[in-house]
Amino acid sequence: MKWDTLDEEPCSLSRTIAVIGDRWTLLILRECFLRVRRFEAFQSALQITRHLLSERLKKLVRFGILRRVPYSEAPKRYEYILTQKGLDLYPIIMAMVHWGDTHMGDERGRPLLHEHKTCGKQFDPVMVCSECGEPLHAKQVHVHPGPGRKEAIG
Amino acid sequence: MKWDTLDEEPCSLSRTIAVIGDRWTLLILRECFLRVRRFEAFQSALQITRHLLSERLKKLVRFGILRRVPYSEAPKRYEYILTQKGLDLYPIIMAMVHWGDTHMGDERGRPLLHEHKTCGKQFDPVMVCSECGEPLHAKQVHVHPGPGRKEAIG
DNA sequence: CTCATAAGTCTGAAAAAGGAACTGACTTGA
DNA sequence: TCAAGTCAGTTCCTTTTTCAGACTTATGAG
Repeated sequence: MKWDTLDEEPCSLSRTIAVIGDRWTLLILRECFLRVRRFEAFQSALQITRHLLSERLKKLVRFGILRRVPYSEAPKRYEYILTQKGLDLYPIIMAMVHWGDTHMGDERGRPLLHEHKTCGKQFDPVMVCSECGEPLHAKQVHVHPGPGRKEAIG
Repeated sequence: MKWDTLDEEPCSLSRTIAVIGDRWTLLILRECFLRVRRFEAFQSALQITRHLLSERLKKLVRFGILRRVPYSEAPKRYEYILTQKGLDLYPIIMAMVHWGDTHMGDERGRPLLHEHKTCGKQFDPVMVCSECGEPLHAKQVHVHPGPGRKEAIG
């Protein structure tokens, strides 16, 4: 597998994997959604080596997930902020959190609860069909080739 | 980071990452949802080395995502079938596909289209709040510690 | 007997990750 | 003004994973 051109595959899942398909990147994104923005903060939260953190942040900036914004001129210092493209990863993260809550939980209960500010309630994320609004299940979905070629789930 | 105990972290995202947080595993799951079930079929579809495929399938079986079911007694041959726990990963895969469609597309258009058998229409997956049914956005969600401890997105 | 198929295992080389010290441009406090 | 601290990285070396491809075991077909 040529991982360096995975983002050009005719499969949307491969293209997504090219960007967020590794453990450190996902953990970095978790911190981003928890409003962590600075190099030192990521490093101490995750205990990732500085080398890898530096490389992963560059990659996320290159793919337009994060913006590198100066917050101090002298000395030059930057922080990393989610772009809209990055914010749009939220459903992926939430789907993963929800699966973990459901299938990997232990007797201690959920680590975090989520409150929807809009309605004020504690909620779970549910994936529904954009057309009929019903919850989606794998077996109710039929795939067929789109204009960007056939094969693969997406 | 001790990746081997990631599934015991007090964070549902970490626990999910422990299971599906690598590129090959996600691609193997893609094939599972496309109804691929046998060792040789995975291998030729993905061009993954047999060694890694073997290891990843074992891991998915160990975590209860796949079941190893005999389909021939002599010689003994097995196929790998998604369990309910595995089928429940569908929203994660679909969320990734949808993000790829939206943000990593090219001029050729989508590689695959999805039809919801229930309503008969071509659809996109949408993540909504289980309580009010409104689409979820990162900024409308407030997290607070649950019984299984604080910190981390989930 | 020989070839083909399926599901793996083994091995040596290449790539990625890990650990820890180092750099450079400041700021703060004594 | 001198030492110590902060922040955002970079460099270097070791250990672990991954990769590519050959080998194995069991069996059926011709």
